[in-house]
Amino acid sequence: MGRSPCCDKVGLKKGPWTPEEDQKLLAYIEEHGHGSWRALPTKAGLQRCGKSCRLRWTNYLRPDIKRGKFSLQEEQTIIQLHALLGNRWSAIATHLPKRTDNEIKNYWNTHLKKRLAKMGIDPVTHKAKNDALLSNDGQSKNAANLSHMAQWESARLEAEARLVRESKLRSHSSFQHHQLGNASSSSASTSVLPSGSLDALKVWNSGWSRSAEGSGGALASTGIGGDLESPTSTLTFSESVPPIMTAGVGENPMPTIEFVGSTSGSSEAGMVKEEGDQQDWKRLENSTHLPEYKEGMENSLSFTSGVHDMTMSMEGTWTPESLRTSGGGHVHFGNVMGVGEEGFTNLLLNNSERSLSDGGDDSDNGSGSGSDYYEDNKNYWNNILNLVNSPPSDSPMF
DNA sequence: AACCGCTTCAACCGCCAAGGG
DNA sequence: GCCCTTGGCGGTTGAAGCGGT
Repeated sequence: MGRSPCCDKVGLKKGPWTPEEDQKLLAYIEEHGHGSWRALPTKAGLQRCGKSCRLRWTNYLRPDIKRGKFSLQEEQTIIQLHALLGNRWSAIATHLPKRTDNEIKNYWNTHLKKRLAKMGIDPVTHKAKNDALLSNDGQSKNAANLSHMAQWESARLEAEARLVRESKLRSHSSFQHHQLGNASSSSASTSVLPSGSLDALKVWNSGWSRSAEGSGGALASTGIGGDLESPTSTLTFSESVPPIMTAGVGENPMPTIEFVGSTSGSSEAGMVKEEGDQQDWKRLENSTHLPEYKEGMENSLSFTSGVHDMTMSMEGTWTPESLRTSGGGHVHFGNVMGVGEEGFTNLLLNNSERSLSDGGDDSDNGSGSGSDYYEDNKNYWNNILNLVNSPPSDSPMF
């Protein structure tokens, strides 16, 4: 609730840390752990507030921090994840082991953002600033879709954040002895979040790619190569895969999921239908209520926005294994997520070797046919999947 | 050498959510 | 249910560093 008094107290030092202070903090934490951050400074003999100590530790002193220049792979990771997650640096940081959210945030603000802007890409939306880059006849429809997508994305991120929080709690309290499979060697948060994220991305990716392959539905949503209509899409999982990025490592029942997404017709109502013995339905008035799903429903969630009505049901158990394996999953997304959602960054990334390295002004690199655009987006998500799929040791970036 | 402008990044600020009394 | 504390997050700041003139 209220703001913590923190460093307002007189006598507490602010500003850069001295080596002596670092040493004190390091020594104390190594011996006792940090425990209560508020109490730590006194115990460690530091004239700092607990918040300052925590920050110093997490952003600088922690032993598992990699410092120095970001590799090209890391840059790509950041850009891709930023396109997906927005300014959620802590979430992005979980995919970049040994990098802190603060470091990533700084790097984004001082390097990547500028580079994207220079290339004519809006660093916020990851779309070309110039809509002419998209196909001309799809332009107006695409513009109309942007608001859908923004709404969807906003709701998705909220739900995702909530799921992550809840899953963290579950994983912490109930699954200490659960097998972790190829558990990451990094921090607890990295061992949890990426798995969920990975599968969400898989779902996402295979979803739009399948629908694109099948009927052009995803493409249609952008107005590229089709109209706004798309067939009803169904998402069914034979294995447990959370449809939303989540750190779900818990007893979340979810043997099957069915998405029945539809934006066809005048209503453009997309609906994700859940099925199962804990079937429940919930409708919300606004997509921003997406996270408001009930605990009792455990893993079903739904929302109604102006354009999409969505319910997700997850039955069965969310285990680390199931979260990692979406094999056999049968996934269909309709144009709930259109190709346009991914924006323009894919084009950048496909040229990243050149673009990112030389920081050149490639403001015209977005031109291309619809099929190229489709391929670009497909590659874009494949990139993300490959990236988050790879355990840190396998990843080229680490 | 001195000045200036730009960039970088560690650290701080303010807000929020969760938990506990 | 209310209030307070705590930890965490994202946005912002400002000192230090760097390059150009």
